[in-house]
Amino acid sequence: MPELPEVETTRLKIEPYLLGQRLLRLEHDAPHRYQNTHLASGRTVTRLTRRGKYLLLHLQDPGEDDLELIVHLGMTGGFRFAATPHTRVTLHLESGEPLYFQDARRFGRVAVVQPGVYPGMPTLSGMGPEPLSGGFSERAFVEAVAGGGKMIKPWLLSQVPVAGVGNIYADESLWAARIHPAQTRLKPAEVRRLYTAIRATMQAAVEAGGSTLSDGSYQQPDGVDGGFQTRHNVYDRAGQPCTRCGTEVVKMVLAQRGTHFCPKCQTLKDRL
DNA sequence: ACGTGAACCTGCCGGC
DNA sequence: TGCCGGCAGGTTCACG
Repeated sequence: MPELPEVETTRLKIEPYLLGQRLLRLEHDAPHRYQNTHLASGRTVTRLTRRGKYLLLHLQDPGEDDLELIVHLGMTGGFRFAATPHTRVTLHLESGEPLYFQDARRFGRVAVVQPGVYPGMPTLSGMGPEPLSGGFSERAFVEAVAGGGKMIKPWLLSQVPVAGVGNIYADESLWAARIHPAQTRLKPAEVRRLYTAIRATMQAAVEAGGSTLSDGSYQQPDGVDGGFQTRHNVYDRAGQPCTRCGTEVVKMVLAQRGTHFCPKCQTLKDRL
């Protein structure tokens, strides 16, 4: 499910449910996946923020040091206002109305940590700038990406040059910028196109409430579908015409991820 | 240093 | 109808 737009949509939807609420108890039966959750008991949620694909619940308790409840949705995780067959964690709230974390594949993770201290989470520790924030500068992005010897799509998926880009939005952004996913040594002009494409794609996807694929596995906490899937130009469109030039969209495997692109708009440039 | 592949998990879909 | 392989939005780690 979850890349930046889906996580941000989730954050916006559950924020009114959680803000100012006291967490009574987090109920689950997998302590290795949901770590130190007992530390959250009795604490109040003062802020709900997002870093890349991670949700951060800021927890306070008078007289105690602040804590952070980290949630990563994995591939299939999501919050629900009603229990489902794949409920893995139940957040019991003082309001009496629980919030449910469901996750069919169990790749999602929850952990309570000291604020800003992310042991065993190198991706969160090294998270790049938020693409929709003022702190995401074109100049710095060009510096981080242009001329590098790494293939651009895996580099985007690393979360280092920019936060929150996953498989769907990497493919969509590279299509918009007309860059082949396996391209290395990008020119500054190409990186500037990619910068603009990432911001525009993420912004539009957040406004649409994220992408719900044909398997329906991602839905908003109230069960509503996202709306961005109808505007995908390449993702999950192999064999269909490129919306820009009509050439059939191709699917290949890159860094073990399904990768969709237009072979005419996005050609691999030989740059040794 | 970098790229690759496997591992972690479950469910669904298409092919036979 | 039913079984089986393949595939899925992510992250981490072990190898060469």
